[in-house]
Parts: sequence; C-alpha cells; structure tokens
Amino acid sequence: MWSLMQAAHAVESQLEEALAQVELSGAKLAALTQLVEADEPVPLGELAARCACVRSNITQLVDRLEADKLVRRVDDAADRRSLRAAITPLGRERQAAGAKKVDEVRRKLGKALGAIDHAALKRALSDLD
Amino acid sequence: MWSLMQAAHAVESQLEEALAQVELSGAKLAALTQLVEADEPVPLGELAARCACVRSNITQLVDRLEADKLVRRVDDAADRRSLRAAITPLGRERQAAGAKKVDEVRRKLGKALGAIDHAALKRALSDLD
DNA sequence: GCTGTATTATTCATATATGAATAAGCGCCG
DNA sequence: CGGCGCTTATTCATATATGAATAATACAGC
Repeated sequence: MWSLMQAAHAVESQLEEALAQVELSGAKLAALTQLVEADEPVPLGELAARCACVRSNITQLVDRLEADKLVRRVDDAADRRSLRAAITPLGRERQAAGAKKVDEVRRKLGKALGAIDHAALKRALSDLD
Repeated sequence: MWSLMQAAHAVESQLEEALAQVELSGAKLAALTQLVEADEPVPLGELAARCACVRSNITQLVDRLEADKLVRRVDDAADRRSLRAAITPLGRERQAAGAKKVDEVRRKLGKALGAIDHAALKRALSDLD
C-alpha cells in the first residue's frame, strides 16, 4: 500500500516538475484540457464536475487561469447566473505544450510502470467502492 | 500511469475518511507517529525531515496539533534556537487510535493491493531518480 | 572576544483542495 | 403574478503544502 502511494507521489512530482517548465500545474492543465476537449465555453459548474472537484475550487483556479490570460470568463446568454470558461489562443498553446510534457513523462516512465499488473490495479480500484 | 494515480488517490481518500472518525488527518497522524517512535521530544526541523516536508509546514502542523492538545512545544535546553515537539498522553492515545484505523484500511485493501507486482513498483520507484 | 556564516523556527505569499454560508437569478405552482 | 425552492457562482474559513524572507541564536576562525 505504501509503495503504491509513494510511487504515485513520485510520478506526480515528475509531472508537476515537467509542467512547471511551461508555467503550468497539474490542476491548470487538467482544466485547460477539459476546455480544449469541449471545444466551446464550459459553465464553471460543469467544469468542476469534469475536473472532479468542488465549485469553489474552480472559482479560484479560473481566477488564476484568467490572471495568466489562458482563459476568459464569458457570460452565458441563456442563464444570467451562469458564467462559462472560454479558453484563449494562448491557453490552447499552453495546453498543447503541457500535454506534450505529460507525454514525455509518460514515455519516460512507461517501461517501469508497464510492468505493474494492470488488472490487479483495476481490481483494487473496483474494490474501493 | 493514470490507474496508478487513481488507485493511490482512492486509497488516500479511504485513509483520510477513516482517520476523520478519530479526528485525525494523514498529516497529523504521520507527525504523531514520528513522535511516538522517537519516544522523546523531537526538534521541529528533525520532525520536518522525518515527515519529508519543509519546516514551515511543520510549524503550522504543530500549531494545529498544539491546539488539539496532542503535542506541546518544549524548549531545548542545549540550543535556544530549537524547539522540540513533545507528544502528550492524549496525543499517544490518538496516535494509537489512528494507527488502528489505518491498519483496518490496510487489511480491507490488502487483498486487492497484494496482487500488484511489488517488484515492478519498486523498480518504478528507483527509476524516478 | 568579535565577526561572519550557518542553522533554528517563524512569518508571509502563494497554490491547491474542501465545505459552509451568501447572493443572484431561474422557474414552477398555486 | 408572486413567492418559494433550486441552481449559479462567489466568498469565507480552514487544511495542507511549498518557498522566500526574517529574526534569533550558535559556532568557527581569526
């Protein structure tokens, strides 16, 4: 159990370090990736759901992304309560750069990680509910 | 890679949830456990090293543990810069309760996790440096 | 013994996360 | 239509983590 968590932690560190080289964090990249995949402005609540976190977290994350000029808040025409996160051209670029970094890490660690029993891991996951 | 991290994340959630039942968090239990194992007051910098985190983190963590009456700061006779974290009787009780909870989780997840290739995980760990 | 460097803990700013409380707007039901 | 309940996002308080800057103390070498 502890080795599992140590390994995951180590992988996370590698990812964060690689992403820092393009001025991103895991959280920021995750949000940007959702926006790229949606390919249209996404309501903040929806974004929270897709990032599997609570809304107040997204509020702050989008604050920071907006300060970085990677995302803009746009009004929702249909519902005045709702704001949508719209990715900027710079945001798209940054997301691509981040995805590339992640892929490099994935490749670098692929061999060692590939040796882990994937089926066992999946079973572990299903046992956690 | 993603399943590894998901699995670790899920295990962490289980642990935090179990620990919450005895009013502890992972971070608090880790610190208390170090103090129990040391069996004497530990300088805060030393505690930071053993918890694998930076000093300022320990400062805050010990603030909270002190507020919980689980730990006391005591002066170091030999070095007036240094403060040591001393576990209280209540702290010992709480640590024991927390360790028990962790063990329950370990047992509950042991079977699924046991099927993971431990050697592969260790190799992955060594490849991360 | 004094001075400069290193080490101690703390504070501050920041990032990420949660959950409770709040404010604003939507929509249904009577 | 009007009010009430739900959903929206935000704010606030808190927990955890990092790293930079600060203050106090220790210690080595002159």
